[in-house]
Amino acid sequence: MISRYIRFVATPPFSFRFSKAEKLCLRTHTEWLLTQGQSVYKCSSFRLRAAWLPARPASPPKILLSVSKRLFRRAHERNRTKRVLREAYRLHKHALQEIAVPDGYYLALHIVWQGRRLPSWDKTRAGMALALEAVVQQAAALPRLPGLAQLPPAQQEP
RNA sequence: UCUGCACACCGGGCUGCCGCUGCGGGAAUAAUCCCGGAGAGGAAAGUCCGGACAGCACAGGGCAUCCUGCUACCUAACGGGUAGGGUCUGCAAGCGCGAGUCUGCAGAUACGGCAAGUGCAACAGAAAGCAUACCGCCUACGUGCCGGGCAACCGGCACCGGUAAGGGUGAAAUCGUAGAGUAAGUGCCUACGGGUAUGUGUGGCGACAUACAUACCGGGUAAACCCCAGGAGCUGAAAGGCCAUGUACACCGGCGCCAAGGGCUGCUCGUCCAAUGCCGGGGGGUAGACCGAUAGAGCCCUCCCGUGAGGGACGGCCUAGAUAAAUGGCAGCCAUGCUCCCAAAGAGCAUACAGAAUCCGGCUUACAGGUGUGUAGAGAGG
RNA sequence: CGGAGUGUAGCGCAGCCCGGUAGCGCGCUUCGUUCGGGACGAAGAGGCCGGAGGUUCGAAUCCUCUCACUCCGA
Repeated sequence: MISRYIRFVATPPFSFRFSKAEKLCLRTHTEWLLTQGQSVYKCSSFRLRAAWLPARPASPPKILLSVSKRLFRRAHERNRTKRVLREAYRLHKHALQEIAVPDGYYLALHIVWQGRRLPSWDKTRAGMALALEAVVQQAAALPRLPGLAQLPPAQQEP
């Protein structure tokens, strides 16, 4: 099971694909990440929070994008922001290959847009590179969720 | 050619690379991969109305609440639309001494009822709703006093009064203009004009229009309560249905080692029960998956009917279906607009409003720029 | 997706139902009091009631549209 993830990481021509498996969809995992995730990177336009979440079948890193309705009233502005962030992640996620993944966990990232203006492509892309670099450096120290309090119901992965 | 108005439509394009979500085909146990083709709007928005659809409720009638309100038609339905009627406003021309009237054009119109009841109207003003009299006008009728006169009577003042023409207040003051009449005046009377109600005739499906006759002329406000007529059962896809791993559990069946407990029995054996353990069945049901959910009051062309909104017929087409939520990014070229520039070339910047969430029909609101048709006006040429 | 509500002086709120004068507290300004400040006393300024249109003689109030904000429903 671990070998599947390793193969995913190590496939020689590294894939720039971004499938649904790389999006965080489970409600319970989302709540754990929001409440107990550790803040890793901050800049003026966005911040990033990360944690390890349990995975029975091994999983690639998953991300969750947030853009507040307070910042952008119009739906097309929020869509635009999330698309830029996702595209920046897609082109830089290969940096996460270097991280040693604990057995039975996967890396979950939460990226929150905080700027008042629509993102510019060049700045966002540079910021994403720095942010993922910070994740690589702090990966070993990230919390493993859920904590002991919420642990018991053992199964999470459908 | 320019400008305005109405209606209809478009609202960036092409190429390459890297990606995303369904669908079809292929490979594979599966994860997944490859190929092909598809992938936001006219408003997807606001959620202001109306339906479809779904669940629940439902003998019949009434009350309450809410909504609608000229007429006919369209429609699945509507508070929407079309056509028409009335009213009001503005402009122009004509008629009339005047009040007004008539015609044309343009625009607006939530447009049942204040001749059922209740309420309201600040300030100003005499008075704002069972009437009343500030300034003004008058002193005819009646009384008193004074003056003049032989007298009849005349003049003046006061009282009792008359009046609602004029002034003034106001958004609004008891139909308007002119005349007769009068002490002065008044729809008191007459003529003309305006309006209301009733009846009859004519035209129209109808709203209503028009003619004649009779009676009459002390308001406004219902987007005030209210009355009248018509309509609405309630709740909304988080509706509703279906499948269901794991954990825990109601219940059922089977098996069972050691030890402890209770009953048959005071003790022992035996047996039964309970508890615990294991295995199997099993229901509700959490996370989650699927259906609902994308072929429809559908779109396009042509023809016919209708003033029109719309309706009908033949033929053709398949045109997003996501769900922590796809429809994107980069590069180049072109197009358009703005700025720099006398201009051209060139350069730079920008590319409207805005993102499907069950689906339709409307309304309202936002929108750079552009195209076509019709129509009105102006100018130029033939 | 479906509902409910609020915009009034610098701030927090009345007034709206049932139309006519826009008010309260804190704050602000000036003066007095004090050696000075605070507290206290006296006087005063500050609003076209979120925006647009309509009904009405007259709209913060009634009706329609619109903008912003808040809350509720798994």
